Amino acid sequence: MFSQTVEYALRAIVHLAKSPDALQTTAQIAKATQVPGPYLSKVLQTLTQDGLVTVRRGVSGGYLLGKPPERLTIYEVVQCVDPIRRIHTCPLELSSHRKRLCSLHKKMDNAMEGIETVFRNTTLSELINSPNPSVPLCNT
Amino acid sequence: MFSQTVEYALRAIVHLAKSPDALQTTAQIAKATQVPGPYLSKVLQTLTQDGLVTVRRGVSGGYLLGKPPERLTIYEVVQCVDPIRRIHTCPLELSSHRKRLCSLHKKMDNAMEGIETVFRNTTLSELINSPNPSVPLCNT
DNA sequence: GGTAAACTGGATATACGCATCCACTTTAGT
DNA sequence: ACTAAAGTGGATGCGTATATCCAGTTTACC
Repeated sequence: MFSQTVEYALRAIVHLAKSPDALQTTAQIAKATQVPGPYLSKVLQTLTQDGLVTVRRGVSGGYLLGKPPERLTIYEVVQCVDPIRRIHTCPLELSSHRKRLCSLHKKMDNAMEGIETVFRNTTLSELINSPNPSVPLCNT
Repeated sequence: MFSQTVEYALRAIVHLAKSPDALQTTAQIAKATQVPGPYLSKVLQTLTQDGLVTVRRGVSGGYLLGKPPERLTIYEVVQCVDPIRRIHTCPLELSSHRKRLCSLHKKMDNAMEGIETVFRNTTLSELINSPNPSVPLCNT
């Protein structure tokens, strides 16, 4: 359903959100999130391109969250690394369905709209400050 | 988001549901649904294994819907060919998250639960009899 | 300014989803 | 029984997501 890359990106972002002001190296993030280091570095590059994380290169460099966790949604993260593609036009390209999807594709798009809504309304701040006793990425 | 295989399977099922009592050959379904014939035949095999479609082999054979469209949901079709996997256990295998997912994975699972609910509550009958002027698979 | 820490970009390897092909089996109709 | 229509099962090809590796660049610190 959700790609491995999405899972990894979200873990990384959550980890960064937990220590908003401390630079984290790829190795540190990889260890905390159990994501393969070399692949994580690619994912972080993608997140950097959209400004979701900020990078400082060189010695004692690392990554920081690119914007305050209250204003960063998991929707942005997902769209950055592996976008949810809503169904806007008929996959069969039936001309008469251009303006109005048929019931099948409308239903499929509804389902995706639901996900989109959940993700748009979920900020990193909300995840971090959840009263849930299970702390993300953390074996308490 | 949804795999190509899911899209193909749903098209095929919808096509069969539109003519509940007429055997349809792979070639006929392929044409109507714009799905590559050889691949469709694999998808139909999978659907057959779960009894979602019924097959008659040999001359003048073909496929039929395996159960009445009022009792066939698109959830069954999706689960047959490319199952939605809910998050039941912590992807990081953190022992303390076993009983209770953290906020991140809970949210992701919520999103999938939403899809599951939509699909569980959508029957083929509902899709076929929709008042929607765009008829599935049909350029009216 | 030299050095080591750390990210970058490109090349490469691997697995799986999508797609095709063909020899085989089943079956209706003659 | 023979034949042709039609599905079955297995082998194969191809592209992309996942994952790794390394040479190059940037930068803090001495």
